[in-house]
Amino acid sequence: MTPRLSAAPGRSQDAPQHTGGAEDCPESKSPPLAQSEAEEHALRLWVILSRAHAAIGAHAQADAARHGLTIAEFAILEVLFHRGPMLLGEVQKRILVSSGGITFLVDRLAAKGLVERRNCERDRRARYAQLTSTGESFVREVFPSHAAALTRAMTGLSSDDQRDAGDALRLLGLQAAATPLP
Amino acid sequence: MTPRLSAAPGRSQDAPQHTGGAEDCPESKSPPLAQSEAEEHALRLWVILSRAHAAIGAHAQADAARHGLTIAEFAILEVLFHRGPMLLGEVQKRILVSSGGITFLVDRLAAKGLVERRNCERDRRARYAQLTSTGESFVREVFPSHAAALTRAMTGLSSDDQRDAGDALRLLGLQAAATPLP
DNA sequence: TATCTATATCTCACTACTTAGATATCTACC
DNA sequence: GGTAGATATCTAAGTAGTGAGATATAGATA
Repeated sequence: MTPRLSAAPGRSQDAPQHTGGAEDCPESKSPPLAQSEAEEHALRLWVILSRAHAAIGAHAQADAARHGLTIAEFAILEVLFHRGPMLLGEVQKRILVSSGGITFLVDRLAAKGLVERRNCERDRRARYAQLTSTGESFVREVFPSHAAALTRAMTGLSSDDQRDAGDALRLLGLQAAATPLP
Repeated sequence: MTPRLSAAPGRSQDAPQHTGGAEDCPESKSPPLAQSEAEEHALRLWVILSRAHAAIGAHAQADAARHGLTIAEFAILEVLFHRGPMLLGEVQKRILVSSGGITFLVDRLAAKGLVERRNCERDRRARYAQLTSTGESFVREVFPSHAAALTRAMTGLSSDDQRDAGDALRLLGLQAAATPLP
């Protein structure tokens, strides 16, 4: 799913199997395009954030796939389970997909019999999504292993460090979302 | 770009425009599917990580799009600029796309005249990707504004806090990548 | 040498979305 | 009450990738 920037220092997670690399294709490594320390930290964090997200996401995806779901579908089921029926637009903002995307995803979950639409009496443009009883048992059945998979994927940090990292990332995300795009 | 799980507490970044929500569609909010504190922290971090990644990624994407590139293309240009010519497989692992993806992306960058393939003399299966001179000037021209955009997106944390968060996320990502998928 | 396995790249059908725009309805104000 | 503009969802077409498998080559072993 998910593309990301290149790393600056520290190759780490890939084993170079052709030790030697590019030396026999003699070309100039350009000098790093100058940055302030602030820019270096920001670029580094973007790379690391992307890799962490991809690495954790792979676990979430693998677990969702075991049940024939995408991460986005799984997220919808989970939010409906924990918060109850919800307007499509609310779900959309919560799981961060496009307006077309939420229609499409709810269609697919409805076809699987896990979710259904319900009209909203107050606003005839709007629809609620809600779990069917099948959907609810399904979540009850698969959620524990999903939580366990994510917990296992995150053993790189202690539970307390996860909380701290979460606090920082929350600020980061909120500010980024509030900053106008270029 | 990137789908993600639902949030548990704290709605924050979405303004509920239909204040009231689901009360008129009376259905049970299920009790939270029991978790240890470790699981709660892990699930919370996954949601926050996804949101932060999406929020920052939107800035990276908007900047790349100004130049007619995707984030993945931009990442390839950047890695080739900073590290010099590189085997396709090495680039692939670095920017985290599939093997088919790297072929496709390099094709597209080649069609734009920014990158070219070169045979590797030691291994005739392999190819190097390297920037053309056009590609190199291009990176030199657009990289500064890209770095600035990301730096601006990350003002939610001080530069030092970014470093700390980066250190934590690096551990998280490495451990997750080293953990076998279910 | 002959063979077996691992690796590097490529091909191509497919998927999970996104984007732009259409439609229906709502809210506010004249 | 009528009209203008904002919203909620849906539709259709398009896209950036993925995944499985094909091909060519390398390296190791008998």
